[in-house]
Amino acid sequence: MGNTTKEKILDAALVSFAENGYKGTNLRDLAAGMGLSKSALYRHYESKDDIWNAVFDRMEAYYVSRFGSPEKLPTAPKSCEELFDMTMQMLNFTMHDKRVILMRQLLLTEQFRDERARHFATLHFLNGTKEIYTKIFAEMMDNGIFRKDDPDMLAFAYTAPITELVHYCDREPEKEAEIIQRIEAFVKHFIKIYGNSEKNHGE
Amino acid sequence: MGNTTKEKILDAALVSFAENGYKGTNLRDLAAGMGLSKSALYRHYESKDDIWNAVFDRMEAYYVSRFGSPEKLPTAPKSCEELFDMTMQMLNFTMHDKRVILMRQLLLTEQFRDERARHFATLHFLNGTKEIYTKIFAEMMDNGIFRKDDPDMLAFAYTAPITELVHYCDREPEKEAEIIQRIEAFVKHFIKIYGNSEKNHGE
DNA sequence: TTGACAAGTGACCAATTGGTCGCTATAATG
DNA sequence: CATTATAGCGACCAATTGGTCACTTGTCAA
Repeated sequence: MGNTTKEKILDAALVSFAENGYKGTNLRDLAAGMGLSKSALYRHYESKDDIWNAVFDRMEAYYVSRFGSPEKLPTAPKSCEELFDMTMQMLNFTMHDKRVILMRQLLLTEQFRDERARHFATLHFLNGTKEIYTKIFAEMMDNGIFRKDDPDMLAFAYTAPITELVHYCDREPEKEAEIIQRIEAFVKHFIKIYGNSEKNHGE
Repeated sequence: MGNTTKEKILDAALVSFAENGYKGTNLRDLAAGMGLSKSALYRHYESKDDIWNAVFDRMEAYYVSRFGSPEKLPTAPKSCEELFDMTMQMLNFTMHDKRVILMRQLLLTEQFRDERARHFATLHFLNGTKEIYTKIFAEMMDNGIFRKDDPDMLAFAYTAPITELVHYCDREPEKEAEIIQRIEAFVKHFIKIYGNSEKNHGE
């Protein structure tokens, strides 16, 4: 990703922090992995902690750049089919973008040891994702595509199970095919329950 | 919990592994915390790894003793109110039993670094919990209390969001009151959707 | 009483690890 | 061309940590 050494260090550090944890990350190996000596790191960062914070800053900036402002969010689908497609498309990104995968891994494994990780985990896993769909569902209800209900509750009921399966896939990536099927089945079931069959040609 | 030194070591080790991770766990401090010297640990276990495995063995045994056999499972509720009560009661245990909390924390933070943690996490967070409710919902459908649907799908749609909120509570226990409210609201909403209003006196 | 054994202690060891320092080489700058 | 800032290196340091060992103490059985 990054081209400067400073950026490359963050790339490598994200991988190592995610895979080995903060304590398990070894600056010698980290540097050696990119053909550097450990002391070279100290030209760019003050300490291990400094690298950790820089990784986090970059992570948060990345998150904001993708989901931060309302303009970045997808426009509400015009039909239930579009909702399905949109969901699977967002999921495809979420499940395969190396950086996002590592972010999740890092947040999960360090959430109890680092304050920033703790708060970011709640944002990323729970509230952030939910809010996106709250707006989408609210609009779809206004448009009569979705059954009238509490959009916030539906968004939660929709995103939480998907998030669980994404975590499952992070943990056991060899089961990806099966997991995607389960997500598709869940989304279809959800749409069958909450989609307005009058506007769509019934199930 | 345990009274023998061997058991006490496991109690302390579970706490330390959960809070500090495997790498972050220090045998000196672990021993000192229980008024022992580090070398005393080696009278009971061969190595740090040996302690880790013993903690895990005990965790799995504990899990099996609670959820392992069908007889241990709750009998299906006779009404939607009973389902609500049963769920909140199980939740009360899950959210407050110190050992179970530490187990979750351990599984979450070590799932990518240890094979046993990986598999046990999937069982504990996903399939195990879901299977319990699959049986319950199937029976409730047979009894006409619940709308006919795929019990496995409903169990997943029911347990996954609750599990997410339990994780949230592990992470930010100071928000427990709010989280319990959210769970109650979710369960009530779920019942409103899937409960059979003919058998119950409608909403 | 004696001998065996279980449980515990503190000193010690070797490996690892975050961090510092002085030195070098390259490239930009006056 | 001389100078200076930048980026890199390897040696070194002190602290930490898993693990070993010789030794002590108390208990129980023969």
